[in-house]
Amino acid sequence: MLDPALLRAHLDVVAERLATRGYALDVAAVEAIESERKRVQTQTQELQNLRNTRSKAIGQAKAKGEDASALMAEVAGIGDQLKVNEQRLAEVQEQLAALALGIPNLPDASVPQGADEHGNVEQHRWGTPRAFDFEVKDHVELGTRHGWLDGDAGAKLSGARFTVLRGGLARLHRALAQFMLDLHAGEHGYLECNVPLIVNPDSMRGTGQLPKFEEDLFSTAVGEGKRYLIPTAEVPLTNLVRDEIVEADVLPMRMTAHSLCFRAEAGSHGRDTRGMIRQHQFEKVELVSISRPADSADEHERMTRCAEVVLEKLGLPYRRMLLCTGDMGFSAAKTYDLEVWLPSQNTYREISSCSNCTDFQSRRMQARWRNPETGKPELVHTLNGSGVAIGRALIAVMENYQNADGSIAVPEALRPYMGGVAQIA
RNA sequence: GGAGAGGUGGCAGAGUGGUCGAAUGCGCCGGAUUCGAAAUCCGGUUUACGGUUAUGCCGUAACGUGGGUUCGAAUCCCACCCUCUCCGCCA
Repeated sequence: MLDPALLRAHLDVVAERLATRGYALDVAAVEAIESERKRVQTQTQELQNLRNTRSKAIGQAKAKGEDASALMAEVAGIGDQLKVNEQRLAEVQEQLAALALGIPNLPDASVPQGADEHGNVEQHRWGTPRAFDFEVKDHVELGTRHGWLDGDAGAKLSGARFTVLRGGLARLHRALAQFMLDLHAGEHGYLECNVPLIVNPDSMRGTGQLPKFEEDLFSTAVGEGKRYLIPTAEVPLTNLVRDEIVEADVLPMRMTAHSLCFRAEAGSHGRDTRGMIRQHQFEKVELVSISRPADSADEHERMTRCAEVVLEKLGLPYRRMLLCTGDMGFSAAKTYDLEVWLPSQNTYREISSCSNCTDFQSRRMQARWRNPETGKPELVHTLNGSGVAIGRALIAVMENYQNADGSIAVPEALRPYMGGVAQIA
């Protein structure tokens, strides 16, 4: 959510900046509803004030044993008028909130303008794509060996966009998760967490999935009210500070979690249908950082580096992209994507996304820290990044480490997690 | 799922219809005392929103959440959520 004060005072500037990311803000609608809010709220508060002072006078009169009937007649009509006003005020504020919750974050000044992914800017590359002296297979083909990767089984059990992993490949998948978690918790200073995969609507609203993107989520109706399967561990990790005021000395709060992620992939029909690139259920090691506002830009660089180290230790060539205004997610002010080299596609594909959400999520969540300089609670900044997607890392390892016979070499970094084996065959 | 107890400020904990945003204690901040400290004493110490002649002032709201009764609700009524104890079930 954007700062309502900013929205009020500099509506035109806000609209202009939102336009760069392809969002058309209805300025007239905001102005109309805002002036109505102001009128109704002021009037309501005056009525409340009147009622309060009169009621207090009645109490005082009665305490002294005086007759209060004249005073009581005076307040008689206020209740009904107040009820009408309060109802109207609730309506207007609801409209305003609905509008505010649907507005994306403002892009950071350092973000290049662009309409879509073609406007993204490459920052740097690491590693050299391997030269193969045989015809490379893609991960689907490699996965047919020993039934390692079985899309048909996934379809039978659950439907499209589910897969079953078996044997050495299933173990390699597990090894990747353990490796990443150990790296971030052990060397990068993130606190290892294990979090719920099902969360309530408040949590989804806090990180920005609701109310706008409900169709992307799986939900459950078991128990009281609707709850949602998390699309990323960013949701539970970030919401840990929802409605909290944390002390300055706990910042930055760096947290990591390995989790399952569930995405309906609505609107992605026909994209990446082959193999396990785009699944309804996948795993990811997530990085979340809660920081002081002044530190969030540095923290963003650091977090992205932590994700890059994963790929470097795995020996996977990648490049870092700075996303342009038109390609960023709803909550992000600035995003780096890491793209890993996939030999079968002869291109780089997204494997990590690291975003600085500034105060956009924290305002929704009322997540604050106590600033020692002012002594007051102020909004924190929230950041999240994949460190990295495990399914896609598995694909990248399969394709980049494949041998001519279809066996797959195990990257050095993963061997301790594979009982020392050097390849899966 | 059943029975019981309970949810009040950073924490503990009073308050069963009126001057209660809320006693008291602890903690924290400032000051006095002291060579310094402890002890003691004095003062201060929630948040959100709105208005404003803005490092201030005024108003409104908030005692788990949402409704209701009332001129007036932390207090009475209803529903729900959560926590704890015991039982059941379960990994």
